[in-house]
Amino acid sequence: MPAKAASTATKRADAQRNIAAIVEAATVCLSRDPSASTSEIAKAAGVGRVTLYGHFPSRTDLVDAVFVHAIEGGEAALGQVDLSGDPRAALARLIESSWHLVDRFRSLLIAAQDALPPGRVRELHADPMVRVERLIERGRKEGVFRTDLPTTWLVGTMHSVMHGAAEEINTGRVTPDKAAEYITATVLAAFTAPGERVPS
Amino acid sequence: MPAKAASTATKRADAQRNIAAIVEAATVCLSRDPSASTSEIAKAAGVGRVTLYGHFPSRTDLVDAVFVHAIEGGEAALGQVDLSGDPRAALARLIESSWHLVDRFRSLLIAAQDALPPGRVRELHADPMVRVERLIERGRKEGVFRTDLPTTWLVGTMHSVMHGAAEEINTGRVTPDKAAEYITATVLAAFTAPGERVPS
DNA sequence: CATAACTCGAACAGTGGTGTTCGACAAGAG
DNA sequence: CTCTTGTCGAACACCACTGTTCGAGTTATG
Repeated sequence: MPAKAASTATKRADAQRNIAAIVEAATVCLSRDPSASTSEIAKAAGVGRVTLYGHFPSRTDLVDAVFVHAIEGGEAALGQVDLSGDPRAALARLIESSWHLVDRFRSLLIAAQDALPPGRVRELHADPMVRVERLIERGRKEGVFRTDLPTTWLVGTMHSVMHGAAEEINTGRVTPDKAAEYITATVLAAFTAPGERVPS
Repeated sequence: MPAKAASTATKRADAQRNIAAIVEAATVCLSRDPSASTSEIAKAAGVGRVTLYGHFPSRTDLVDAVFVHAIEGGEAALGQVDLSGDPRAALARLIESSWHLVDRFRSLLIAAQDALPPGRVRELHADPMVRVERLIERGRKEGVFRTDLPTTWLVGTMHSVMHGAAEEINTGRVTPDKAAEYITATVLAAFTAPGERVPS
């Protein structure tokens, strides 16, 4: 069981404050530059590099902790979304919320991908995935989403389109405010079964 | 004008052979590991590291050359594809061919992205992009592709879905032989205008 | 075959990161 | 108030990689 380097138990108050500051600073730094160094992060956290290593055995453990923290925050936000009612409307709502998270944590994901052991990223994505999967399954049962492709593929499609949108924004070809609308329109069409009409 | 390190003019025969071997080996190595070192590549090419640096001033120039070479090959393959007739059928054919290229050169793209100066990758992608763009434009004029989203967005969507498929294969959730079929089904639906029926 | 072009290994300098050690100092907990 | 816990900066060892230099050997080419 990796990470969990910062157990909050029996830690002095200032230590806990520093740990929080480090994780927060790391989130910012790694979002700007996925290969940000420990020096950079420590400086941004207003802390000595030694202190950082005092709390996180290695850079890898730090990145893991940061990623876990981000996922937890995201999960909390996604938990608020109302997934009942018309599956298409629910999906639109879910995309709206997910998109903001993807947009914010995109670079952090890259950092995680080349700092963490293979499979770890996917492992931590499991919970958010399930939420999407369940909604899609329900939509299929109710006959509004296509069933000629695997559910996992549809999940992946939504994922891909969102990350693609982030890329488009980076190059300035799409404005952030239009993104959610485009993604929704694209995914809803992509989820429509052959022979059926694409919803507007 | 960067790269073009290997001008074939007035080069000795064995030098040309070595340059070719290096580019080929680099393609393989960088496809396996986007951060492969020059030592690794030289060894794989059956050549001394010094020789490599004799032909390519820096690692960056080598990566550039490799990427250019790959793009040229891809362009040649894509040039063979028949883009006339029903835009949907033409798109399916184009996807089929593009997909193989994306699948093969996926990791190489990553290598290029973090070794080459920003914008260079996009610059070299311009030609392949135009091909897709023109087909989509034609499809829109003929009323089979949606016009409620920008053309560049649709191009990006196709791109995203293909790269997403590569990812799915890496994790073993999709078999390579099914991929093209899934991509085509997804993209054709995504390109359908609201209110219209998704083609089968 | 003679010469210019090329190759090669080893060794070097430089860079930029990681993780550790040391000793002095500060701050929270009991 | 005391003592454990934590902090800090500087310095260190280490590693992997890039790019260069040297001198001796090899190969195409005219």
